[in-house]
Amino acid sequence: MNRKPVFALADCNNFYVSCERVFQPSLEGKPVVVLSNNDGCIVARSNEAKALGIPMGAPVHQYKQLLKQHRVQLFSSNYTLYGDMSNRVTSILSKFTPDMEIYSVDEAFLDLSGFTSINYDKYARLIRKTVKQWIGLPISIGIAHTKTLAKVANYHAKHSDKTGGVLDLTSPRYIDEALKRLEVSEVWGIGRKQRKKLESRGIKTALQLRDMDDKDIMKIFNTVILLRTVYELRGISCVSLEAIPSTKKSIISSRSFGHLTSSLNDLRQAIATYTARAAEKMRYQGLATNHIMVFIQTNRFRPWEAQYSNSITVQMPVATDCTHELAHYALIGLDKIFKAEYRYHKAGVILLDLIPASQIQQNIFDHQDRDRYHGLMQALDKINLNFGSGTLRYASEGFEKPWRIKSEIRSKRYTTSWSELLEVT
DNA sequence: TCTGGGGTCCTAGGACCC
DNA sequence: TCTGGGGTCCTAGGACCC
Repeated sequence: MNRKPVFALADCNNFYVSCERVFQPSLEGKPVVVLSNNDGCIVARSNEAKALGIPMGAPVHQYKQLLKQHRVQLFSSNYTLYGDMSNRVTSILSKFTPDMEIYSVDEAFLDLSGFTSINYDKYARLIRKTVKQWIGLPISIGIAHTKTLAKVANYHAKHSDKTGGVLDLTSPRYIDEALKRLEVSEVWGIGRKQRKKLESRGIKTALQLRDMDDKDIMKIFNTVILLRTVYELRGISCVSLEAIPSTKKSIISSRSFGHLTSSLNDLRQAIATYTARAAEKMRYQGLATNHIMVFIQTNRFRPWEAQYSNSITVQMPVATDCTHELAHYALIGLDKIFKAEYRYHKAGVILLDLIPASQIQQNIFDHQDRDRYHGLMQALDKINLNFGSGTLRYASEGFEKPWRIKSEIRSKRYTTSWSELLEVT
């Protein structure tokens, strides 16, 4: 007989903000936000900041007054710090289960299916307490027989004080109530468009969605994705745990610029820089590519300016993981789509159709010395790993980088840089 | 002045074949 | 001049996630 699976979703509360608070405990109880790359958007908010009515993704400039008035503490994003804190949390979680899926930087699904003799609620509270004690980060845990229901449980664990940060929905008793108290747009997989469609048909809660007719769902949405979500709400598990992370299919590196530019030289530097970052990520995962896509865009938030956006995919003769080869083809692509009459706001590269570097097909017309390239890339990565990213780089990336964004109020990389350790005086 | 970045999956529709 | 129907493969774009 097949026993029902049991999933626990552990999720760090307001992750980026909580990371900052670990190193500045005086910010506990005060409104704090973390900004996006360009210091342009608000991408994480403490509960106090949420209570002020600041929405996720809000442009900073629209909320300047409110932020100032309530003395909200602002941070530029410090991804090095958050990534390291994330690794520490998952290493603790892995002590509590043999099978775990790291779903995102602040979330993991734990497989508790084999744990037949434990009390899930007590076990989750122990996990929660351990993470708080060892790392200092607050987490919430939801438990259920499907991933989607575990998400529902996690939502209530986080939003209701009564739960104490843990909610177990494995017994059917509270499921209806939990679904009834959840807006349909909060269901995992229901985005803006589907929310509108559902609400226009009177479907406002997760409970109403769960009880919809299968045929109606297919008729309205014409996709199996939503049907799968509904089955999961009914307690039928359709989305399994993926303990082994699948290898990446594409790698993106892109950024908005600090200011608009029409200079081909700026764009060439930017594309060379993004290509170097993407190639570095790719080598780190042991992958290679023979398709690189380049894109450039004007600023869509300035509709009164002439708009242009274009992309091009360049195929290379042989798959490679070598930065200067990739950059060579990326720049050829850029030259083809660049138009001097526009002012550009953003650019990026995407490495597509990734394959293991060990499976590169040779081409008999290829006369490049690939063994030497390989050694060069190894040396480059090693130096940058030991002495800091960007220590050794290609001249094509530029030195002044006038197009680069500012990140002005970043906290220190407390856990990954010897020169930025926390000082206690 | 100022509006993130990095991913995945699914579907529709065109091109092409027999 | 007629203008079928089934199949595959590929790509662009939409929708969603964190």
